[in-house]
Amino acid sequence: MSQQRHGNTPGNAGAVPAFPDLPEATIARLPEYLRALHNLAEAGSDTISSEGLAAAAGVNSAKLRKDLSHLGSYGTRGVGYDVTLLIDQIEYILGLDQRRAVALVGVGNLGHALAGYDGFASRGFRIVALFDADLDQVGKAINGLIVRHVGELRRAVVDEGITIGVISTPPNAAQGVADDLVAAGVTSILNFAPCVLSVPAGVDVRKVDLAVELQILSFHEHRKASLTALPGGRVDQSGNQEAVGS
Amino acid sequence: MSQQRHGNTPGNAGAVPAFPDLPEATIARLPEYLRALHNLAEAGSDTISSEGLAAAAGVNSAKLRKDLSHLGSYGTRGVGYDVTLLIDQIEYILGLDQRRAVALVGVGNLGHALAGYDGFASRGFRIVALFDADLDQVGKAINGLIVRHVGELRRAVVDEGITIGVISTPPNAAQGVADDLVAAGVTSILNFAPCVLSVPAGVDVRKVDLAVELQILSFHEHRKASLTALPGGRVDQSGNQEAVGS
DNA sequence: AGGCGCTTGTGAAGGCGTGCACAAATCGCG
DNA sequence: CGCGATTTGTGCACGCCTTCACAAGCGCCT
Ligand SMILES: NC(=O)c1ccc[n+]([C@@H]2O[C@H](COP(=O)([O-])OP(=O)(O)OC[C@H]3O[C@@H](n4cnc5c(N)ncnc54)[C@H](O)[C@@H]3O)[C@@H](O)[C@H]2O)c1
Ligand SMILES: NC(=O)c1ccc[n+]([C@@H]2O[C@H](COP(=O)([O-])OP(=O)(O)OC[C@H]3O[C@@H](n4cnc5c(N)ncnc54)[C@H](O)[C@@H]3O)[C@@H](O)[C@H]2O)c1
Repeated sequence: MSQQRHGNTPGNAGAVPAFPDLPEATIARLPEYLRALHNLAEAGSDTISSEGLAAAAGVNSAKLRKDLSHLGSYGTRGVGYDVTLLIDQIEYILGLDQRRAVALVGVGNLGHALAGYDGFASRGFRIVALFDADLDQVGKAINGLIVRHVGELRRAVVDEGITIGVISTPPNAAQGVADDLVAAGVTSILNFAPCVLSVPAGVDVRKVDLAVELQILSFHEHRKASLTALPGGRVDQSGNQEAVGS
Repeated sequence: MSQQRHGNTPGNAGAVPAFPDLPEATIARLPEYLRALHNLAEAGSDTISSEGLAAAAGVNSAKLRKDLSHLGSYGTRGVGYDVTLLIDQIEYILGLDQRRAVALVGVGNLGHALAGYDGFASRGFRIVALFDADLDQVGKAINGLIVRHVGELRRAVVDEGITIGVISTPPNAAQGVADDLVAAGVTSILNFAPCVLSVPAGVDVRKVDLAVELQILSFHEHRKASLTALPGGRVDQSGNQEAVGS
């Protein structure tokens, strides 16, 4: 609770010091820690040990401590980490203290599900604009938002301070949409279309390809099937997996 | 030039073809290569150089060559790779020569979109069964499939040879569903619920958390905002990219 | 046949990430 | 006030992954 000193809290919105140079692998895990911390906070925990938080996030405790150490020293030896303080710190680092405005392009099968998902709001994001090229879709309301035509994209991005764009169009339209988003000023793109996007330097793209995930699982199925002799072998995972203990 | 097993695995005994011991990072890229190869095949290419395929897949050419070298020598120096041969090889390694049966549990907002997606079929998968706990959903037809009650899960998994399960239920139900899937005999799970799953050894779990993807993008937004904007040329996409140069 | 240009396959080097193991720090208690 | 229990923060070693650079191999042209 009462803490000694912490350099740059969200409250300290003055001069941003040198941005901590976090390893990419650490950044990818921070959201998971954050989710676990929110669960703990709801459960009423004030503090949590690295061991406990690591278990909740499904990672090694040493890895977790090293990750958090990159943010600074926010733990107390012999006690653990202050849950709310850590939440604030991670949210600050992730830039979630300001709720980010997101535009979604392609309100089809998948886009519809994304637009109707209320789970983003609690994770720091607001989908503020929906776009589609299909005039039959334009004008429809989803979750209180009106689908607009892609032609209005640029103005909306500027007017509403949108920095993140989500692409859920067919792959052959994705590059064009990406170009439009970038031209409008978007500097981060989450792409659901199974294709490679080309963007200028300074623009970040992340891709989610569900078929790829299934194919990776398929590989492991194939591998497991070719090892019919099962002598109590242990199996590793790549992203997230856990072996049951007791 | 029919497919041949390459036998450089030491201590290999038995008639089962030796399964190559691929690096996990390589496995994660094979699906991307496969997609690029299918595009090339449709475009009429017979052969492709590592440089060309690398560009199509958004990776470094040296990395691609090393990845493919793990499968064996399927390229021809001075020429490149035979597109169809490579497709067959990668599909074999990924276990896609048999179309895998997939069960989807949780036919809500997201599950509905997944069930209605026809893109999985062309990537080696068949969604053969849909399940939900909500009796209002049970009995409905989606894309020609009837939604069944989760109680029928075990029998369906056995009867239809399902090895992969997709979880798109709310997070608080996900662990229970995972337990049911494992009990039924599923050995691979793709989890869309934002929570950590605990499964026995030998079961693979991959997690897709869309909010995490957005949060990672948010971090980079935050980082970019704390630096000076700088111009740059075009860059192509890769797994994890950040395109900022000085 | 021989040479030349092109491309693969790979050895080697460097960087990054992971996990162990332990010193340092803090708390509670007698 | 000191001591033991507990937990953080981190130095270090190791293994994986990436990238470079180049020899070996292949086809084509003369
Ligand atoms: N539905 C899924 O579960 C799923 C799963 C994995 C991947 N994907 C991928 O996600 C993307 C969307 O899938 P979907 O099933 O929603 O497809 P969809 O065809 O249902 O929807 C695509 C939408 O994009 C719109 N669109 C097309 N061109 C556009 C443009 N230039 N600008 C703006 N909007 C445009 C269309 O009007 C349509 O509404 C595809 O690339 C697909 O491969 C979908
Ligand atoms: N919709 C999205 O775009 C989106 C985005 C990111 C993450 N997610 C995650 O995906 C999951 C599903 O999201 P959603 O929006 O489709 O939710 P939803 O509430 O619309 O659908 C959940 C479905 O699961 C069913 N269900 C509940 N308990 C079940 C059980 N024990 N067994 C079988 N079925 C059960 C419900 O009846 C419902 O049909 C959630 O965990 C959500 O956090 C969704």
